[in-house]
Amino acid sequence: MELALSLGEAQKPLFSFLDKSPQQLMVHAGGSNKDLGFCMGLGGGRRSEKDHQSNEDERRSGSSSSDPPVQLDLLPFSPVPRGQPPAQPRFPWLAQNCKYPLLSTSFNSFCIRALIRLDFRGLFEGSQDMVTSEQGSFNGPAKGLEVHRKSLAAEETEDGAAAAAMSSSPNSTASSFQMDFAVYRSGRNKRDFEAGNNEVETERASSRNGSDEELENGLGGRKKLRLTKDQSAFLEESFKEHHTLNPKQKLALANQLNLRPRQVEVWFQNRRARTKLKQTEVDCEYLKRCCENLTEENRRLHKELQELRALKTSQPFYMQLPATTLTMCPSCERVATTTTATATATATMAAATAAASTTTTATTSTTLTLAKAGI
DNA sequence: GTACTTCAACACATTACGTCA
DNA sequence: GATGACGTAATGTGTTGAAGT
Repeated sequence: MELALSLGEAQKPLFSFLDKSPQQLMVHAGGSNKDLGFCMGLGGGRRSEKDHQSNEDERRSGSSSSDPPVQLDLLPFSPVPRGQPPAQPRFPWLAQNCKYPLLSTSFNSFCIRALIRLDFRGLFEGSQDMVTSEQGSFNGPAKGLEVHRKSLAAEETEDGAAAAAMSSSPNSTASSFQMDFAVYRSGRNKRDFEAGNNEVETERASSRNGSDEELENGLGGRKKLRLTKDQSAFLEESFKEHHTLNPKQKLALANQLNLRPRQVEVWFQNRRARTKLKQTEVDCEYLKRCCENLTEENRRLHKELQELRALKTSQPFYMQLPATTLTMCPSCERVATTTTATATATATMAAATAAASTTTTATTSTTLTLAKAGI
């Protein structure tokens, strides 16, 4: 009797994630049957070393396109990044025509404390527009800030030299404001900002992304950009070529598509996530089918075992007939001698039992694995 | 050489917005 | 027009490896 249980080539991973440091689980048939096994693997899911390496290599090659960190010189004595000479204020509107009341007027502790507790994302979406709009001119505050400006208008007139006063008052709350300003700049990821991943200069390269639409959001949430078909198609094409981008590629794509580098980066991150999700679904389907097949096989073998047991009990004398049978081991190709039919039947039954228990174990393992995978 | 810190990039989970039925 | 489902851009957080100290 032959028993074959094949679930794929052992040397070839069953699933795509098996080529990434698989932790294989081998389920062997009972006894010494080494070539009967069910092989499953769970990958760590991290990116491949190759991918990472290539990325790192490109990074090391000095092609870091990360834009220089933006320094928010709200105060004359604000700290300057290491190794950089004290720069010109990057926000000329702060030092010159301080139209912006929140930054130029009295800045009394009340409004500072109130605003610090707000979500500054909307606020600095607006301020970003101010900085990077044409010729760096000041465009004006967002709507929400406009309201604030009006409420402070009277105070502004009374306290015209507020900015100067503020900056000359180191013990004022202005310093804490400065800190919070930095942290929530533009609603961008705090760590991106801290890491200097700033694209303010290219922020408004796309006219679609800036402008009044965004200002209309005021202090509210983020404005979600919908990529055009062409942009998506182009990104898809480059994703087919490589799933990760080095800084140069990112910048080139961003320029080509009139997007911010950060947007390109995010698109690739999300795209990778979608790809992985899809692959996981495929793998789950495959595992489900494996599980079903194993269950069916297990059922069949159990049935066969029962039939053999029934045969044994119904024909006890036949089994005791002396006979010599030559059998060849399929794996080692050695001839073995079995003296009685009983022995043959017993061996057959033992094999069937072992196989049945094997498939039971394999099925159980598969079920456990599927359960772990949340299926 | 080793321990520690910093940085950049990533995965992953989640949120929030735009679109469509 | 309101609403819920869905796709996806954007954000927040934790991890990792390389480089610097």
